This record gives sequence, C-alpha cells and structure tokens, in this order.
Amino acid sequence: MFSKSCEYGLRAVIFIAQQSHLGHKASLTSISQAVDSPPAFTAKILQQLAKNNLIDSSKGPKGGFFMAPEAMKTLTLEAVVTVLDGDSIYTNCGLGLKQCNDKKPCPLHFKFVAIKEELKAMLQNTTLIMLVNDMNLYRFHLKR
Amino acid sequence: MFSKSCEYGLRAVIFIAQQSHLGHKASLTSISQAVDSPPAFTAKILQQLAKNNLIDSSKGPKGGFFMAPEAMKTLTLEAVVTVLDGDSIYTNCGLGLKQCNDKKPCPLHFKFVAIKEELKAMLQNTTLIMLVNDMNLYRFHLKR
DNA sequence: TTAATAAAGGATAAAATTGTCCTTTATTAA
DNA sequence: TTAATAAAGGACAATTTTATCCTTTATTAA
Repeated sequence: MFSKSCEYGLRAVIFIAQQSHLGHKASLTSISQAVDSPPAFTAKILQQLAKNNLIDSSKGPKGGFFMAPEAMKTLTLEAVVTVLDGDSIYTNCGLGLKQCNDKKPCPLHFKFVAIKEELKAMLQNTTLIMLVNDMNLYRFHLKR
Repeated sequence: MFSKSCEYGLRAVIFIAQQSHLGHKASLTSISQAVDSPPAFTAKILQQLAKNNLIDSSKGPKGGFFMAPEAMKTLTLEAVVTVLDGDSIYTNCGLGLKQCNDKKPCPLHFKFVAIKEELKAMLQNTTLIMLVNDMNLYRFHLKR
C-alpha cells in the first residue's frame, strides 16, 4: 500500500505528535527506537517532512523533532502520505494506465474510484491530534 | 497499490479472457501489444499464472494463452492478485507492523480494516467473465 | 570560546523490482 | 521428418527503493 518510507514516516510522525503533546522534543534515536525503524533511513524521511514544514526540527543539545500544538490539529495523515509517496495512491489507475478517468476508463476504473476515495477521505479526516487522543484512551502500538 | 507485475498481469488476463471468449488464443506478442507491456517481462508473468493454473497455455504454431469458458466464470481478480502480489494488500498493516490485529492494533488498524475488506471483496466478487461482458457493453481500455 | 550534542546533507551500498536476451522444449503443418 | 512457431526457462542487466556512513552546520551550556 505505502512505501517503507511512508510507513516509517507515518509511525514517526505519530510518535513525534505524542511526545510533543507531552511537551517533549523527540530525538532521531528515540524515534527510531519507538517505531522500530532504521535510524539513518528515518533521518532522511524526517528531513523531508521538516523541509516541507509538516514537522519542526532544531539542532544541537535539547534539539530534536517536534510539532506545535496548532500544527497537530491541522496536520493530516494525507499530508504526510502526499509528501512521502505523492498522490499516486489516490489518483493512479489500479491497472497502471497513464490515462484512466471517467471518460476513458479501464475496466476496473469505476470499481476502484470508490475505494480510493474512501482511503483518501480517511487520511484527510484523520489529524495527528486525533491519533494522540486515541492513544491516550486505548493501547495502540507503533512497533513490531 | 499493485506491483508492475500485477498491473501487467491483470491487464493481460483481461485481454486473454476477452480473446478466449471470442474463441481465440492470444500470443505473447498480441497480448503485450494489446495491453502495452514489455513482452519479455510479460512472458514471465504469464508463465507464473499458467503454472498456477489461472490460465492455460500451449506451445507451437497456433499456440498461445487462453482460458476455458468455465474458468472464466470462476477466476476472480483476487486470485490473480494473490498469485502475483500475495495477500499482503489485504492482510498487511498499513503502517508496516509485522503484528497488527484487533488484539494488538496500530493506531490506524481499525480505520484500515474496512478499506482493505472492501478492496478484497471487490476483487473477490469480480470474475473475468463479468469484465468481458462489461467490455462488450462499454468502451473500456487496457492500454495507456 | 570551546566541547558536546543533534539535525542536515552528500556519497555510497545493498536489496528488490523491473526488464532483456538467449537457449530449450513442445507443437504444428507441410 | 523437417522447418517454423510459440511458450518455458535460465542468466543477466537496469532501475528503484531501501539503507548506511561520514562530514558539515547549527545550537546549547559550561
């Protein structure tokens, strides 16, 4: 479904949101341990997210990755996925046709549209603060 | 969503079904032209499908790939996807956790379950004969 | 102002996926 | 029985994705 980059990125962002909600910055080391992802590879992913302003970062001692409380309310999973994997999951043809739409559809076009819309809606409607709140109510996991 | 192998494979199988419904065998050359896929690569995919008995093949002049009318009624897209990509799309965790289920879920587990079930149902409920019939009623495309 | 800390960034490396080429095997028809 | 045809199969090549390592830059606190 998603690339490894995107899987690690989503897990990392959720962890960062959780920590930020507690008033803590998260270091690369703490993140890759918390979500069980390769540190150096995770660093690249976090760089990308920071460059696109989905998360904040600061260098030096007491530095790390974090999110403003405001950002947590507006940042959606869809934004994270779009930065890391592009919008191909929502927009691309299920059979891989370059041009596939209502006017010129593949045989599965109309069957896929509904599913892809649902996926997109789910990701668009889920903000990081929602997940942080969920995780305070229930035991959810970010590793293994 | 699907691998290239699976995209090509699905397109090829649909074309083969279409041709078989007309009483024709489809050669590798005709298939890769009809669905715009790399011939040698497509050959490997068709080999896999034939070895798993999703399609039939015969060598020599007048040979090619084909499906029995019976098979067309029972073969589903899900079977094709499972042979080429495995069941990871339906079963794997959206965040890439090795163990993610109702008892030990990731934060997105319950949100993903519905979507993955819908995708699986769609593929399971779509037989090749259905698509062949659809394509006789409406102009659907298998290339570009 | 220096030492320590931590992210940013560049250069590679490993692995997986995608893709090609060539030989072998089976089948058909002349 | 031979020549032509077409899939099967093996070996290899290119590309993309995943992953690592090392240097640079910024920040903090002593």
